[in-house]
Amino acid sequence: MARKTGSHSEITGPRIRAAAERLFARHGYAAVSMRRIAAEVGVQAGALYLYTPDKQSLLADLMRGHLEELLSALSALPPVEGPVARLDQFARFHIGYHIDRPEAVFVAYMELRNLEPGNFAVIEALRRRYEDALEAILHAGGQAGLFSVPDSKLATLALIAMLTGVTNWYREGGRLERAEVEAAYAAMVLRAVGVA
Amino acid sequence: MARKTGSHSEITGPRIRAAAERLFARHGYAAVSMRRIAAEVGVQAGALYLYTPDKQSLLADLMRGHLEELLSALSALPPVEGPVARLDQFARFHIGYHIDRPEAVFVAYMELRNLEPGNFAVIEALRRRYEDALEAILHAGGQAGLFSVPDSKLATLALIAMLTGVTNWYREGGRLERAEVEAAYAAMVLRAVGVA
DNA sequence: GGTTGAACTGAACAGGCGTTCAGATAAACA
DNA sequence: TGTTTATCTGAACGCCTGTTCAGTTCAACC
Repeated sequence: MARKTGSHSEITGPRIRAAAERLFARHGYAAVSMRRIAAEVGVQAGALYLYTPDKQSLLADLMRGHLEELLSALSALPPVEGPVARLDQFARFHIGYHIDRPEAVFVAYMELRNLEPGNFAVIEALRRRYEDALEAILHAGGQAGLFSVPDSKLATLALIAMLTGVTNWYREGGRLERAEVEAAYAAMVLRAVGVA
Repeated sequence: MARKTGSHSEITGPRIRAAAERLFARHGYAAVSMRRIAAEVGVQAGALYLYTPDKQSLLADLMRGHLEELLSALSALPPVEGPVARLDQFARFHIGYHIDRPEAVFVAYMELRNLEPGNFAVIEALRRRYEDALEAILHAGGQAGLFSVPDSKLATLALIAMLTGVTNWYREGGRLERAEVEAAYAAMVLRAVGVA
């Protein structure tokens, strides 16, 4: 038996990526077998290879896709005036975006060490572009005397680590509302760089 | 051939733990085989089982050991007066301690999902004790009107994420001195909670 | 109604996995 | 010097791994 009624490439492909993302996030890339991903989709392991050349590419494509969407969403933000407003906007954007995609974020931040060198370079470059966007805001605020940031690179990494940490504890329907979380983090970010 | 000259349990045991910690940090628990750990120590895989009942216990013991040392070092800090000084001390302690043990920290924060439920509960409880120490400081500072912390639990997790992130980029002999890094992070932590 | 071809199965491949254990080795003790 | 024993080897266990591929199925087209 093969090809059940109504099963198509346009359905199976995304389902494979979704299952892989969920399982990689939950158990880690190395701990998840191709057979387990296939079972989650309701397919035999061999069928996965119609959609990805190998397991490594499946991981790399997930991470690249996530980071490209992240960068695209960041650059689609409405323009705001001044470093303070831009930093506030960045913080709220980061929290909101990451809250909605905890599994994609988890994979993108935890599985770097499982990427082969070539893939690692690509992913790392995308990550760097995102960090640079924040660093540019911090640098501008520092130059304008609005922020107190002795080392903008260190501050960038510290703030991103703080913001990304939200995925470690936030759960939908939990004690705090989404907007409260965004506001709380944004406030801490602004104060951390010396905005009273 | 067995038992090379001068090889003893007191030497091999720690070497196994050190090799496992290094390899787990570098490649992840699931991606590291017992044979690879053994090869790193210069021993056959079977010999590892004289020192650990199984691979899972090796991981759990590493994590438990790290967290117990961390808590013990924290409680050995000299007492200081007031929430501001205590928070400054905590931030500097956390940075310094984590900078010196990047691999132990990496394992303790990244391999939680590879712990069996029983081990997970133990490790999570230790982690919670550490977080509670910070939250107590934040709460005291908030009550005294020294800190502006609307939600002390959120602030705790945000600050720990920020501080722990130092292990992602700091390298000995890099651009910044240890003391500079400690000071920069401590300053950001204090400002983040509203200390001018 | 017959043919095509995309989608999928199921079995197989070589190799690695965690773990066990009988036996070998050499340091320590009598 | 002979015996004991902690330490380690090397082979084996059953199972799982990523990947390949000949063959099967069925929706879509002629």
